[in-house]
Amino acid sequence: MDRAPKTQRGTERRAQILRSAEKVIGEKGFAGASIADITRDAETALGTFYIYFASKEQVFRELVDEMGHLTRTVMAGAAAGAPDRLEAERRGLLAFLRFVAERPSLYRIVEQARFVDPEAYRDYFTRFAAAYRDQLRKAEAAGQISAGDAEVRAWALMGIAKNLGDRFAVWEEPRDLEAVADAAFDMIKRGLAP
Amino acid sequence: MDRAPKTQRGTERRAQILRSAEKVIGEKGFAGASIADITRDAETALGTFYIYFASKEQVFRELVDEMGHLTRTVMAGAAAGAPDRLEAERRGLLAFLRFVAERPSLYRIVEQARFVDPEAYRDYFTRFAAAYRDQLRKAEAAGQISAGDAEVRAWALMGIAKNLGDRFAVWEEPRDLEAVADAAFDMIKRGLAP
DNA sequence: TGAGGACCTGAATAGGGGTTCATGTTTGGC
DNA sequence: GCCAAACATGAACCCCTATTCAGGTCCTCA
Repeated sequence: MDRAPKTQRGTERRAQILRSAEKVIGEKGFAGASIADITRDAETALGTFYIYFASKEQVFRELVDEMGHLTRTVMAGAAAGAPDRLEAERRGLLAFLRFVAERPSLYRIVEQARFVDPEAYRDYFTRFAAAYRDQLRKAEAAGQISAGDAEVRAWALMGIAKNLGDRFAVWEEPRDLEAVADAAFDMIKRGLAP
Repeated sequence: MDRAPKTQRGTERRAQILRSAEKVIGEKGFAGASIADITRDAETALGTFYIYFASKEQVFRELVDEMGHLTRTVMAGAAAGAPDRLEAERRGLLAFLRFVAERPSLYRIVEQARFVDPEAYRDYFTRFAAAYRDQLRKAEAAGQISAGDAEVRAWALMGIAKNLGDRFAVWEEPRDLEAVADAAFDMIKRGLAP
């Protein structure tokens, strides 16, 4: 891309605008956030935005991608040392809730992609679901969980994580995320147990 | 409201515009749908919209409310004859998936409320969750399901329904909804069984 | 049948915001 | 120190659309 920064200064400015975009779009929504809002938050001039990003859509897409990378990293890290799939589920769920609580804006941005960039939204979740499904099939083959439709299960489990994230990590009235994850996992564990 | 129609003709026109709003906002999103798009679809003049609705937000809110009423009706009807909570879960899930497949626009509109009208969105799901939680507590007291955090379980189960609805009822590649509901219910049943 | 309320119309109003660009300013290498 | 490339600026351009309104048409009821 010919808009990539070529100096240290440019790199920092770009990052600064990206962070403000995350914050402002997360708070006010894609449609409600103007470029002026973003550059105001980033304490830079309006036109500077277009030095680093081709359009409002592009910065949005970049944020969705960032959320994808971060979530994959977080989930992989959480599941890394787990002895089996069920324990990986528990750790992954808790890690997801904590991540969402830390970066609510990124979470909200992904949810907006459903309308702003439907293709990106679909790709995002389809990619997760495919990996998830494969994990479940492996676990099933290893006898760690009962037999079942791995595709449906993957989407069901993702739905649990998403909705609990919404309610207990993004909305106010925050609860102890560990307690939430444990309560949900209790149900999941028995639902999947061999 | 002083915009309520007072004749048969007015009632019909209003309903016509409401249906077009559901269709167009569902397809193009709240921000992407213009009043002109809606009235064009309804085959009426632009200004007619404002005879029956005070603003774009108001028609949106009305659609969210409608989805609430319909969903409650559908779920209540589905669970009506169920012998116990688990069977009610299975029937409710299937009924929800079928309803979403029939009225994808209404489903998409509710999801947009997260950004268009956050308060309505919160109220919508909080109301469902409270009722759901109470059902689970009753079932727990009756020994129909195991003990557990009813609040978390309610949100987890709603998450399953939402995400499966998204994937298997709203997106393309439709699958047999009964098979999807059965596969998910198999996990839920064992997750909640006493 | 005709008066008045209900309803319909679409051009005009009013305002917002994405994007561009001409004009500076800063930086890094020589 | 000097210059070319990078970067910064914000007013201006241009398009879009929510909402209004003045001038009609339709329908009911007396």
